[in-house]
Amino acid sequence: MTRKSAIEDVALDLFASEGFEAASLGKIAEAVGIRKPSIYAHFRSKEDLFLHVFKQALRSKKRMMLRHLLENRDRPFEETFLSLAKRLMDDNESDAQTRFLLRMSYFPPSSLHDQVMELMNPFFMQAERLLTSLLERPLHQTRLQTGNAQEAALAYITVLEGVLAEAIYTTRDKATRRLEAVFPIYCRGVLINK
Amino acid sequence: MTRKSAIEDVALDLFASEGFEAASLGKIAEAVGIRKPSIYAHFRSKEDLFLHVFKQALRSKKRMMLRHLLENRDRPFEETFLSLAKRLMDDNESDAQTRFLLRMSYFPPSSLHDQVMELMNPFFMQAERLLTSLLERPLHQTRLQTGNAQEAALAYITVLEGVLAEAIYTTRDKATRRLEAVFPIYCRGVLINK
DNA sequence: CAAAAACGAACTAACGGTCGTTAGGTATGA
DNA sequence: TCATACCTAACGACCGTTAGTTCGTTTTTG
Repeated sequence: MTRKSAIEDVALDLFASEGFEAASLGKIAEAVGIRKPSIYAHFRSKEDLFLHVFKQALRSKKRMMLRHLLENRDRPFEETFLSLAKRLMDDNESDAQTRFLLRMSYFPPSSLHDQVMELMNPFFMQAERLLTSLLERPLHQTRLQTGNAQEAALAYITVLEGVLAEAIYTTRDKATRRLEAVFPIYCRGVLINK
Repeated sequence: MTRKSAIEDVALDLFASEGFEAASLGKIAEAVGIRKPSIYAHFRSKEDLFLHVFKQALRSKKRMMLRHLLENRDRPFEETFLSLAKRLMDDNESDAQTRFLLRMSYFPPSSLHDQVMELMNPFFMQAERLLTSLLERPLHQTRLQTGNAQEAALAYITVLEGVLAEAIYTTRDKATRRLEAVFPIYCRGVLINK
């Protein structure tokens, strides 16, 4: 691993756990094992470092979700949705990248608010499109109550964020409790009666 | 309005829009129209000011939700739930108190993390109990699919937070879209088939 | 040897917070 | 009634610290 990517990793971690303002370049440098000015050999400013890390995290998360949906596209969509939610919840505990993205998309550094939003918007729109087109495949659409794939997709995203919100400010266990309460209700609301 | 409550109002606003670290006492004082040291005539420290504002906001929000549920307890619970969600969404645009609470319960200042959580936990537990006991009234319970009031309540909270999450980082319009997608699905998942 | 990377020192700006002082109101008491 | 004492709120000046950043120099490396 190069020095540069070591800086990025540490920065991601500290941004995720302490927020942009509280994660100082001094702390980042110390955790990497270099001095503060050395960071400027690789990044023009703190904001530059942040945007670099943010874009990278977004790209990686996009890839992960795309792969998950593609690999499971022939299984019943409830299973795919449930396993995706569980996976994101696990990641929120184990993977700083997910914590970072959730925190920074909710509350970006105020000076970078607009730039961050311009990156996040396409992400959400693509996620919605992706889920919708999955649900529109004949295999799945015929099992949908109203046949309205887009609303089912949007509702899933909403439920997912409600569960992840709980995962953020308490523990995975409590979030799991929520997931187990809400998911059967979601399925019953979306699937055709048997 | 007294000076002290003016300081609290401005602090709430800045904490909500910029976060704890970025909302400096200098900015707060300037917005009030006083000098920084004058704040210390009313509060012992920045953390003291924060906790003061936080407790006040929490109390006020608790009262609001309690009143809403009591006033509507004889109407169909779907209507009550929907209007409560809309009201909280509106508040998130117009009322800094709601934005403040959402932001600070997700990501409290790290030095106050434990104290904030000890205040938030009872709030959520009480909300869950309150919703559950509402749903357990015969009038409503007989209309529930599984009869499990607690899971229906928890699912509602989850859905609500998913909608509010969208309201935080985009606009009320987009959050409304989510609410309109997810709420019918929630109702169908929870109500007995007609 | 040249380019890249790292560093020590130091800069400016801003932070939260303290200190001594002042202005204005109020209660006291002879 | 007037002088006194007291209190609160506000303030200017300033403290120590830390932030992000720059610069000139040294070290490392290809």
